[in-house]
Order: sequence, then structure tokens, then C-alpha cells
Amino acid sequence: MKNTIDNRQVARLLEETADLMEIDGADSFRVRSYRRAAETAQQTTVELAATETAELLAIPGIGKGMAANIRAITETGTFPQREELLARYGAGLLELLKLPGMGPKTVALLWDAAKVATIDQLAAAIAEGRLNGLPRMGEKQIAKLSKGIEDYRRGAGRFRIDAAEQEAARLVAYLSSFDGIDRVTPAGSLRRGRETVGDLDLLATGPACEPGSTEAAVEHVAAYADIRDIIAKGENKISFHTREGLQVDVRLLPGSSYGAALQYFTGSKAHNVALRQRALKMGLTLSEWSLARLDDESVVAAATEEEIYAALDLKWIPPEMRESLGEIELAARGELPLLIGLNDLRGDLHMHTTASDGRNSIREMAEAAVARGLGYIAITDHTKALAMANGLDEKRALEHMARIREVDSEMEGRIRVFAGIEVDIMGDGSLDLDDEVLAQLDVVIASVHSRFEQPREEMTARVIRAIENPNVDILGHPTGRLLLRREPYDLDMGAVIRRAAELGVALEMNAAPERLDLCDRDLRLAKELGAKVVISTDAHSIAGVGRMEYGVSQLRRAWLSAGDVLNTREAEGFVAGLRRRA
DNA sequence: GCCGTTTTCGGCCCGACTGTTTTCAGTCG
Repeated sequence: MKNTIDNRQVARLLEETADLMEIDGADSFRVRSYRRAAETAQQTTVELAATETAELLAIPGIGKGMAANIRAITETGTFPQREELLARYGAGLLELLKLPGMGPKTVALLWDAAKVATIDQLAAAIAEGRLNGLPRMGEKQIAKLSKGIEDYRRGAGRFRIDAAEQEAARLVAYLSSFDGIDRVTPAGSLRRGRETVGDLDLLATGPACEPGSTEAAVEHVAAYADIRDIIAKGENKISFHTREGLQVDVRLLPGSSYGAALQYFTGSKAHNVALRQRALKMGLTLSEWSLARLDDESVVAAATEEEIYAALDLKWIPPEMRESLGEIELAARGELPLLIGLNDLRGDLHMHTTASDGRNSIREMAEAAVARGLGYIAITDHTKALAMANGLDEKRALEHMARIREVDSEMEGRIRVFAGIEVDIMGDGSLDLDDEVLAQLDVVIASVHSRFEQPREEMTARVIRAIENPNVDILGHPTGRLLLRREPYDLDMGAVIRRAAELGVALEMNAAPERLDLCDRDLRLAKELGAKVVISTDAHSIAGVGRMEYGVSQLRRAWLSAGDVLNTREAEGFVAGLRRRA
């Protein structure tokens, strides 16, 4: 693997520069062009470092200036504009922007007036009362910042599952390319499907990983191009940070204890403790090396997880369930639920097109869904309250609906295309589209978009009023949670889920990795109360259609089966009901 | 900074909401 700058690093540098430019008060359209270029770098399939300048210029959104910037980045790792801004402001300001309520103007204000350049300095400035009296810095604003700092520090260091998985995939490919490494498996919270991971655990096995002969393999790991610094390097383990800041632990293991190690490093800690207690009661001891007899230390099982669980009189437990929430008892009784899998899903009920803020047409989305083997989709563009997303008003919504129905018939039964919409829940709980229009659509998703701090009771009442509208079928991102950035809305999800169950309104598990709105606790409650759940992608382009793997992990973590989810093979009656308004 | 021209500069997604304003700036989506 060559030591080159890849597209996502180009994207990150452009994005950071856009942030700094905003703090610097640069022209907003100029800033937007940097953001657009960053997005393009992220999305494009061509490798920018290996692309001629003439070809760069052919990419929409990349002109002369940006092509020069990209060239500089791929050749030198940075570019003049960024260096200039970093020299003036420092990188700490970029972190400040991550606090909720902190935008470029506030960062600039705090920098100018209080010389605040990092989160630590902000915390100190608040403690010393140096923010008091600054423009737009009232009591509430300062309290909000304090809470933001607290939340940020708690979430710091965790990475979203999709980012961790992409890094894992790159590392697996790199490690597997080494002669003598046969198999590489991610363990830890990534394998358990958690929405964020603290560090990446990779287990490698093969001839080069056997005790006493690991030196060459360790050196191979240490030569990985994306390493920022090496934390520790031993005979069987090497730990490092990637350039993105993710900590990675690679362990080289003998094949004979691969199962024990995989079990041990997958966790969770609580599950492992419970499992070891069970082993002890059976006269066995479980470690990362093996399951062995207590009396004569003879190995009972070690090579595969299945053998280990079987030797403990347990069915193999899916990693997503390993949180010590009763799964061991169920496995002992042979009563583990059959968890939902990707293959159970039949339809994707939430997606956007060029009519609002999507990047592809209805037809293109439908074809992408056919390619992914789906039986039906619903097109659900935004409504007018999301003006920035070019949301639809009543007139456009009806025209769009007619066009969706045309495409549905053009597809000639290869797939069903339903006409839906994603309405915005307003501050008072009303929906931002007339009921007469909503009543003509097949699927109505109600979502909270604008973020503001309402007291818990009002927020809850607002969402409940919205789903009481008889036209609403699905409650979309109800918590508005964006991982690593902010807390969920202060919302009584228990009350919302209870009401949704009574009304028959389904709860959406938004599978987009930056969303994953419903946490496993919410999903468990939904199952308990008999509330319907759907999983969908919120796809904004053909790349996102049907990509539900991260969301499915969350459903599995909540022990849901295909029968608990509406858009599966088990619930075809649901589809029949969708066309009620046609 | 990009684009598309009405070829050489002007347009480029804007509405809801909060807090601190006494009429609106800043953030978010």
C-alpha cells in the first residue's frame, strides 16, 4: 500500500479550511464552494491523487483554484490557504465549532474578545466569568456552552460505526495482503454493532502470527501508511492511532486459540464476566487463550467461538446480543430469538430525489432499488418548511406525486414505487402541509427537523400531536440525535412510543449511519409495547438506497426479529395496505 | 470559488427557531 493521500483526507482538509474561512468571515459562497469540493472528494470514485489536473477540472464543482488546492494537498499534504488560516487561528478553533450552538460567528467573537482558542480555554473562561457581558452571551447561552463542553468531553474519542468500519476494512485488506496472515477479524464494539466505537480491535491469525515468528508481521503492521503514532509495539500486539485519531489494537494470535480470543475481545465486558462465572460453575476456566478444565488445565475448546459456547452448554450467541441482558439464560434454554437480518428486508420507505435535496431522479432511485433486490420503495421528499432543502409546497407535492405514479407504472411491476412525503413537525405540533394533500399520499413520515430547546413536556406533546394526525404513518427521526455532536432532544420517548403503539404509527429506525435515531433501549421498548418499527435509509442518492446494515445492527442489538419490523418478508400485508389512497 | 453565460460579471437554497436584541443576529437543517 502506497503512502499516498486519499480522497477522504483531501475532503477533511477542504472541510476544515471551509470552517476556518467562515470564522475568518470569508464570503459565504466561497466557503460553500470549498464545502462542495469536500463533498465531491468524498463521493467521487476517481482517486484524486492519481488524477491529472485536466481531469480534475472536468469534475463539477472543481475549477482552476480548487484543482490547484487539491493538487497541492495530494503532493504536499496541505495547501497555502489552509496554512495561512491555521497560522492565524490554530486548530483548536475547529474543535470549538463542534460544540452545539457554537457557530463561526461565536467562535470569532470568543477569539477576539476573550482569546479563547480551545475547548479547555473556553471552559476556563466560563469558570472565571470572562464571558459575562460579551454580546449575545447571556446566562442561558453560557449554560448551554457549559453543557456542550461536558457532553463533548464525554463523547470525545468515540467514532461513528461507519467510519470505524471503513477504517477496519482498509486495515483488513492491508493486513491480509501480508504473506503469512490468513484471516483478520474485527472484534470489540464494532463486531457487536454499537453505533460508536472507542477503539478498533483487530485479530489476525496465520503462520506469521504463531508465537515466536511474529516479527515480520508486526513490522508490516507498523508500516501501514495511515498511522499517526505508534502507542505500543510488542511481540503479539501493536497499538497505534490513525491519522483520523482512531486507536487501533492489532493482535497476532495462534490459530489454535482464535475462537477464544475472538470471544474474549468481542466482549462486552459484562457478557464475558457472566460467561466466566458460568464456566467456573462447570469446573472450567475461560480466558483469551482457551476454555480449559480447572483441575488438570486441559483445553476443552479454543479454536472457534461455536466450540466454546457449545462446551458451556450454550447456543452460539450473536455478537449484537452480548451485553449481559439475559442472553446467556436464553442461550442455555435454547430460546435465543432469530434476529432480523439484511436478507429479510423487502422495501425502503424513506428516500429523497432531486425534487428536494436528493441527487438522483425518481427513476434512478427505483432502478437502484431493483439492483439491490428490493420489492418496493417509497419516495419521500421534504416539505416546504425545509426551504434550504428545496422542500415541496402543496402544488409541487401533488405534481411530484403524479410523477412518482408515472414511474411506478413505467417500472412495469419490476418494483413498486409508492408516493410518500417527509413532512416537518412544526413548533406547535402541526404539520407543514395541508391534510387534503397528505391524504392522497401512500406514506407520510413526520419528522422533527428544526432544532430548538423546548421543555420536555412541550416537546413530547408536540411530537404526539403530530402523530395523532390520521394521515401520518411513520414517525421519522424523533430524537434528532446526531452522534458525537449532540444529545437527543429532551423528549419522553417512552410516552411517544406508547402513543405510537396505540395509534398504529410506525417508528422509523433510520439506518443512515449519521442518524441511527432510535437507540436500542427505544427499540426494546417498542417491541415490549407492540409498536411497529420500520427500517429505512433516508437515502439522498442511489448510493444510499437499501443500505441498511448499520440500522439492522441496532435492531439486532434490541433483539428484534423480522416479524417485529414492517418492511420485511414477514409483513407483506403491510405493503398491500400502503396503496389505500391510490 | 464555480459556473455560465445576457462572454466578463452576477448569481449562487432560505425558513424556523432561540436568545438577547428593543428590531435582529446567529445557528441549524
